[in-house]
Amino acid sequence: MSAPPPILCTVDVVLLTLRAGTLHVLLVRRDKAPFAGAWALPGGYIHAQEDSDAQASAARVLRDKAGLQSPYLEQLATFSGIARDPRGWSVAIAYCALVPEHLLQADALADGVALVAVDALPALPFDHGQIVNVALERVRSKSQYSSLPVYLCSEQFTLPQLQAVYESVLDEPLNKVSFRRKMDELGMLEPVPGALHSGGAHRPAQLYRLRPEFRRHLSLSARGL
Amino acid sequence: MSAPPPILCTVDVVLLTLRAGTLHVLLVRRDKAPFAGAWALPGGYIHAQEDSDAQASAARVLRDKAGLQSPYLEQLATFSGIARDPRGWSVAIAYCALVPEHLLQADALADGVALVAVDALPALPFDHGQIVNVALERVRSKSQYSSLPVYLCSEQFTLPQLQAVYESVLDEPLNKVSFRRKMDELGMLEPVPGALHSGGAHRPAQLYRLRPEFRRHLSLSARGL
DNA sequence: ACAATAGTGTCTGTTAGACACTATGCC
DNA sequence: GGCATAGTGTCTAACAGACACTATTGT
Repeated sequence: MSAPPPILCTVDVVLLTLRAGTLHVLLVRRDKAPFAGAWALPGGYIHAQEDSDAQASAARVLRDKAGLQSPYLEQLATFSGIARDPRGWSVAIAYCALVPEHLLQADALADGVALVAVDALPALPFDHGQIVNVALERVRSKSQYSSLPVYLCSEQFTLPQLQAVYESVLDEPLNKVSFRRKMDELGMLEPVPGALHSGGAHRPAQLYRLRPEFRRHLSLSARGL
Repeated sequence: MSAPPPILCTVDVVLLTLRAGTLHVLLVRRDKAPFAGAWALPGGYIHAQEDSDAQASAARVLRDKAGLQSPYLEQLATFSGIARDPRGWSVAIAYCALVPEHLLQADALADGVALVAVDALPALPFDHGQIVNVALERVRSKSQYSSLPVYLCSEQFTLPQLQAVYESVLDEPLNKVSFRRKMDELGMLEPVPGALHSGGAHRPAQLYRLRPEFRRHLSLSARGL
């Protein structure tokens, strides 16, 4: 009798960004079997010699395949079993990264890398379609009661811009007064002394940034919004 | 050069039950190294030949170590890395099970199995202490806006009993009127035609049970409680 | 009748959304 | 001054908690 084949240990990353008011997922073209040539989530084997844990594996995958370091990288869920990968019994620890669009302009759009709108995704190999759905569900759910969407903004932003980001993620309009009240209660933003002029020929809006103590962790609201 | 050692793939289960108004965790005494003799979460290697996925592994572990089939078994998170297990780089997919106390009376209290109150836990091997904390956090969080605690009740229960379960899990008193309003809005309970008499010499309370369509999934409330 | 708990009607403070208004820049 | 957007004051409806009351059993 031969030794049983080992279990394949991998990580997959759902990198989300906001482009033209729509969430987009980063996909890479697979250059190896199985599914060579297909678009799929960036992922790869855990390197036990190199990675201290699976989160480090996910960060490495993101660095190697998209050339970036995501400020937000959260474990999503783990997908496993005999059926999901033709190579054998596998474990895929899925991570979700949120990145502002401007970090993806030059680097990530190398050959074999693409941003695809989440409402126009092709069929994905493995169970990657399911993984993306879980990521969207999680991000939308967390956006209802936390400051998570600020990770999709650049370092400075106006309140109307931030509200638009929330509305894009949640896919529903928000009340302006309530939104600003909530942002005020969360206490995570501080105005920067300059004003934004944008393109419009209108009144400029105050720029805000995250207070230093909120750079590292989310801010949660008791009752949502 | 020799092949690198494989990554160890395991599952761990945090089984929670309510006993005397306090959440208890099921621990088993380890009979093998490392940490032989110590109390730890029930867990074990994934059996790629036997388990269709990690959830099946967790169900098998629960069956083998505690002799029961949990109606609620949810993936919690995955713990991984070089540091958490002295045997090497490991992946532990953690699951959370909720079980009503009466299912644990005879079977599970075999030798080498114990229920320990969560506020009196000993130091646990590996990162099991951290895993228990994540489980408690998740259960308490979900209990704030879902019907999750009904999994800790027997099949029929009175509203005062259910409220006591919620209060035990959340560790805070709840308003009676609001609680009953919410349960009514969730629409998941139906009265059964008999009344409960319990021990007390007082007015008996109406017994309720889950409506059939809510047996399989949680019921969520928009605004909590 | 009384004790003790089950269950309900209603009042009040809080919160979220609607609306209308003012403010401020560019043309 | 007009226009378009930023930002605010205030009214109202919905909701959650407090309180007080009624209901129903066993002793």
